[in-house]
Amino acid sequence: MKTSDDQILKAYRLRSTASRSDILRLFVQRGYALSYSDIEKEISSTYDRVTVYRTLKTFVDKGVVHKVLDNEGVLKYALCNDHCSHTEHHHEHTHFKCLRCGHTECISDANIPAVVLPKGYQAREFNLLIQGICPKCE
Amino acid sequence: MKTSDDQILKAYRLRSTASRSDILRLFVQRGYALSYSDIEKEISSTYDRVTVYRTLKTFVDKGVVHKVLDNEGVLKYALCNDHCSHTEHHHEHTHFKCLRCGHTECISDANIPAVVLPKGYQAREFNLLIQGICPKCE
DNA sequence: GTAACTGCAAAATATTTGCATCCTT
DNA sequence: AAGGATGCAAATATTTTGCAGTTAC
Repeated sequence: MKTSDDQILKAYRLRSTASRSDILRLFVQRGYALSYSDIEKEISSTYDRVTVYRTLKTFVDKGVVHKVLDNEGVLKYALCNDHCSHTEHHHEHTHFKCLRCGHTECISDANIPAVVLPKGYQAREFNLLIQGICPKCE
Repeated sequence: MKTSDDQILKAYRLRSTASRSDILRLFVQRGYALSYSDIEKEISSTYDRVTVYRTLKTFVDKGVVHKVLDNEGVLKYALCNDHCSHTEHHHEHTHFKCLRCGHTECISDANIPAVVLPKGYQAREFNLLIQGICPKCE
C-alpha cells in the first residue's frame, strides 16, 4: 500500500520501508518537532531503538527533517518544509516553542530582520528560537 | 588565596570551593561557551565528573552561567554578562558561533529587531544563534 | 557546629557499532 | 542479484543518584 509518506520517501530517493513510513507519518500527523524519545515512546515496541536512531540520521542527512534546538538543550527534529528542503540555500530558520504545551514548530514565514553585529563578525546563517504562547494554548 | 573568581562566587552567594573557582576561571579565561566535555577535558583529572556536572547545574540555577545551544544540538554554557545576570527580565539572547574555530560567544549588544509572527502567536523570549566567521578567524 | 560540597560507586540513560539476516529496487 | 535496511547483542558515552566523609562559613 502506497501512502503519501511513501511519496515523500521516494521524492528524497529513500527506500520505502515500514519504519521510515511510520516515523515519517508521525511527523506529519503531529505537525511539531519531535525528539528521539518522543518517537521512541510511540514506536519502540514496533521498531528497534537502533533503527529509530538510524532512520533519524538518514532523514537529517537527506534533508527530510532538520534539527531543532529546544530551549532546554533537547535536540528535536522537524519536517522540512518547502523553504528548507531540496536546497541548501536557506540561511535562516525560525522556530516557535509554546511555553504551555511545549510543542515546537517551524515558522517559515517569519523573516528575521537584519541584526546589527559588532564589527568584524560576518553572519552566514540565522537560527531563531522564539518562546511564547501558541494560538492553540492562548 | 582569594581570586577574582571568588569574588564572583561571593556575589552569587555561592560557597567558594576549589572546583567552582577552577571551573569559573576556565570560563573567564576562554571567553566563549564551553560544553561539559570541554570542561571535563581540562579538569576531569582534578575533579570528579559528578562534581563538574553538579557545579554546572549550580551555576545555571544561580545565574552564573546560562545555557547556550549549539547548532549541532550540543549544550554549552556561557558566563552571564551584565545583561543577563541578576535579573530574570532579559528576554533575548544572541549567540554567535564561528564556523571556523567553532567557538560560541554571547553577543550582548546585538539587539534582535521585531519579528513578525503569524497571527495568534505571542512571543515572550528570543534566542538567536548566528553562525558565521568571527573577527579572529577572518 | 551545621549545612553544603565532594568523591566514589553504581545505577540509569542515551547513543553507537558490528554483524548476520532480510527486504526494496 | 545486490546494495541497503533492520534487529540483536554488546560496547561506549552521558548523566544522575545515594551515601559517607570533608569543608566553608
